[in-house]
Amino acid sequence: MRDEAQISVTEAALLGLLTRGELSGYDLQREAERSGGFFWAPAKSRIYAVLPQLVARGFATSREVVQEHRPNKQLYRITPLGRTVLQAWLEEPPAIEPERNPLLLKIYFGELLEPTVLIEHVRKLHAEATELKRRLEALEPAESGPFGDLTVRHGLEWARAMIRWAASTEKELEARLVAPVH
Amino acid sequence: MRDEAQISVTEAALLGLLTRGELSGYDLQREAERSGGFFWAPAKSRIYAVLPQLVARGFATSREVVQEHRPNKQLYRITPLGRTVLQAWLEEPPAIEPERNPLLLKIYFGELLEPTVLIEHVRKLHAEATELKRRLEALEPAESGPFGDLTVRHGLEWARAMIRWAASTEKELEARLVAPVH
DNA sequence: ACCACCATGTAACAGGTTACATGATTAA
DNA sequence: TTAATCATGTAACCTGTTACATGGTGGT
Repeated sequence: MRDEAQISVTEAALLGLLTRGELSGYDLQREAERSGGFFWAPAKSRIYAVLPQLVARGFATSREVVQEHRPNKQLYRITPLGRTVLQAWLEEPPAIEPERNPLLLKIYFGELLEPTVLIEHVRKLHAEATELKRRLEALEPAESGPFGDLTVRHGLEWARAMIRWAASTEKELEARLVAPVH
Repeated sequence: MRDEAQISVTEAALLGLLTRGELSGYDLQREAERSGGFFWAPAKSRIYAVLPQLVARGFATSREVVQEHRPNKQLYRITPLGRTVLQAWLEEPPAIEPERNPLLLKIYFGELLEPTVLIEHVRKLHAEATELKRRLEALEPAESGPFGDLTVRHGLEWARAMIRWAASTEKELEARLVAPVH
């Protein structure tokens, strides 16, 4: 495995989905949004840009399917070489990136903002975490594949943690509203 | 406030730090790494690229300070216009981006990996979350500024959630190791 | 003798986004 | 008749990274 076998997260994700069958760019986007959408969701223009590169590098093949009442489409299939590079990517220790979180920045500079605006911001996270929790709890266990349940649980832990933090932070900020810190 | 007053997260962070005093690129990087490093940490090359742009757009001014036993430096100061655009950025509802998490992708495609490798991956998150928790707990409350404590608590909630998830996931994967799912 | 700190930057590249463009089919 | 689905792509732009380059000062 040489240097040119390095693949990006997006490429890994596409190759991963392709291990499950022959798919078009359109399929891949739908599938990505459905299943992995919680932790990975590239723009469709990116998908269409990446797919031909995968073919050029020998990680996938494509064939055109002529359709009658639909636009024609390209179906992509993963190659043995594609499986090898995917395997290598999956085995690499995962990069755990520190959160790059604009909300935290806004809070960190909280002294520059009206406290009520700050509370609004926190409430927004609260709402989105609650919504995520709701959606994840609504998923059928089978819907997420054999290992998908583990990723769903990850999302649930995250959502619960954010809800806890938001609730306590809202309270704290409301308290400071009444009795400001000097 | 027109269109050209749009600023990026990095620009907002730099302007935010500049509200606390006149600083050089070097200072800004140190400061960013220390305080905000948990949720925002741009490369120094980015900082040095952004600062002259802030000046060009009228959000900051710079002056050269000639030094004797050190290289000369540029000190940057935020302008009233800079404060205005920063204010506007801070007031915008924060973008809550879905996690883009390579680890979850590796787990999602777990069927393609040796379970032991998967467990290794989870253990890595476990270790990093534990380390983050340790570091955050070691911080003096005053060390993080008037609102920094809220961001520290955010990090702690995150770390605890990840530790919980990792522990349960490791157990689950070890169980599947003994009695694999068909 | 060596390393860390101070201080600023350039060059090459990677990876991603939004908006625009096209156009038929089918269900409400 | 209106909207969603199927289907693929281009163009312009933004944001960011790593590696390289330079060189004096001060502590162990």
